[in-house]
Amino acid sequence: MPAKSARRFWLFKSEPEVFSIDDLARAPQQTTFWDGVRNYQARNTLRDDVQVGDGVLFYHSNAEPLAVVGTARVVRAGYPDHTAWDPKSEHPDPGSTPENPVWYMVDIALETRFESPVERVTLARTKGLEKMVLLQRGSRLSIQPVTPEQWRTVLKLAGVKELR
DNA sequence: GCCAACGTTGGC
DNA sequence: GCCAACGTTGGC
Repeated sequence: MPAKSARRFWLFKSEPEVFSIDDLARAPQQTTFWDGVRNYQARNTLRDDVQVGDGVLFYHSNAEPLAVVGTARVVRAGYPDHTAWDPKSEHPDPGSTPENPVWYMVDIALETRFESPVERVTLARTKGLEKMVLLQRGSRLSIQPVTPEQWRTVLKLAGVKELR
């Protein structure tokens, strides 16, 4: 039996025009499946690394302002993204089937919606966040690892008390 | 297996 | 709207 692994932290990007933190707040049980990831590196993270209980920074990309707008908690670990074999979905992929799923997703539940979003420009000038994947030049990864220190720093910037 | 062309992401 | 960075595709 493997030892219970420590809680990990992630950053999920979403374009608010497509799915915003307000959409998550309005969803049943404030929970959603995180579908539509069509990048292999991000897929591997969702399939292999993201575990129930992990913390998620919810980031608005292609938006004004660019910002971390809240946190969510993983409530279901990686499982096949069934929207891939739905031709009517936003991200169909005929290469993925129920028998041989290619793409994966997780379920997340809203934890905290920041009263004031932590803007990207703030992150960029905050000491200790230099190594954030988000801030690396050319970074396009939509599912990114966040260190415990980075997690704490962002929550502090948001004025949120430490979450368990 | 290489790599040029092309498409997408996403900040600016 | 621009375009740099990156991922994918497909000819060879």
